[in-house]
Amino acid sequence: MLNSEARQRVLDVAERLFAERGFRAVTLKDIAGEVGIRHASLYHHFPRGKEQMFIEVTERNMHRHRAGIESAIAAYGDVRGQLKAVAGWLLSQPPIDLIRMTHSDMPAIDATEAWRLSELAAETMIEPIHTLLQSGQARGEIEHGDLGVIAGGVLGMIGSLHSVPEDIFTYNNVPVDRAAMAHTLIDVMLDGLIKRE
Amino acid sequence: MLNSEARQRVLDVAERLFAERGFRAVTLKDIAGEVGIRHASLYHHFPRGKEQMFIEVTERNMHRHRAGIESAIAAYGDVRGQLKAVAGWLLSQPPIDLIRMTHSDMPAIDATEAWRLSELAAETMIEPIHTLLQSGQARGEIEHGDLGVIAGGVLGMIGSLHSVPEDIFTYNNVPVDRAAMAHTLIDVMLDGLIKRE
DNA sequence: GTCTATACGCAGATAGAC
DNA sequence: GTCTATCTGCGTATAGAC
Repeated sequence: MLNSEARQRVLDVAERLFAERGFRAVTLKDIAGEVGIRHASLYHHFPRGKEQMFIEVTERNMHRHRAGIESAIAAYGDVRGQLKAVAGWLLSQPPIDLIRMTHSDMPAIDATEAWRLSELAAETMIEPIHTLLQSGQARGEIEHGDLGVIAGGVLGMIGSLHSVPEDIFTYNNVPVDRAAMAHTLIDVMLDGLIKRE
Repeated sequence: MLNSEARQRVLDVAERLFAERGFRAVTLKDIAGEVGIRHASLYHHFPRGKEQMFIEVTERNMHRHRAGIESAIAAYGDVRGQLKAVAGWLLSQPPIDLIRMTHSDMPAIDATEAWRLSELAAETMIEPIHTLLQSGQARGEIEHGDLGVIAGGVLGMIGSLHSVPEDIFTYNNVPVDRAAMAHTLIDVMLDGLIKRE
């Protein structure tokens, strides 16, 4: 059985840990420990070891993100609603740290695989948002040219909210609400900070 | 001599490597190798080992960033110029990955130190931009309330540009220019994507 | 599919010579 | 200030029993 129940449990744990800490910072014992087996048993499911796990897990993660992002977009008809829905999805998932992927995870694995995964990440994360913006432009909702760059910027902006610690209080004693922050940022992106007459 | 020439060379290398790869992914041999000494010699300068190096190096990095950001701001009188200057500074430096700091670096060191460094990072990176925006608001340049959140968003947006690979060409055969991308994003942030009549 | 046992190398750290 | 030598523990990986 190529995708047994046990194998799935391993993938689930590994996906979360790799997403949170990155390739190098996760050990096989961490994964095995959370699954509830010995680390040597992982080699039964992934004979080529940690790197194989990371690659499979990253692919699975990307496919799930693509589905999540696209269904968020499909639920709304306007750019504002769509962007906020995408933000809601992204904040419901473990962080995807593209900086770490580029500078730390990818250099640690086989170069060909690294290139392929980087491409996959770009297609998964940026392309749907880019398309969303282009459709909005076609409908006359928004103007401006560099929608590819802007898609990346939106993504970075939303993703950075993962670094604000949750379930604590800010210095104003206001509880942190990442979704509300995302809405604020998207509104600014759409309406601009400069006063309109 | 507390801050000898040799110690500074170690700090320089360590600062770059920790900034690029994070605490766990950097080994003492990596650092010693680039300095040109044996890893055991590092303990002469940093008796408490890797964690001491990381803490000192992070503090130094933050102090340099605060100076760089503040002098960028001081060079301009308007929000648009100031934000672009800050972006220029940030893109001239090794990436500061706040997501990785939060989810990977900080959990790996002493909790008290981790908390202190997280505070320092927030003060260094967010506070000057927050202040910049408040001044712009006071001058009547911009409107809107949640300037703290917006400062964080700008930072995340600019920082994410560190994950676009440089010295390659995009799929359009257009060379990557991070500074130009940053300017595009800042203009969008100020003017908004929505058409103005 | 999971286990125990084991090999091997690497990372962090210490002692003491020069 | 830097070295060599050495210790200890951990992380990856393999072999083979159950």
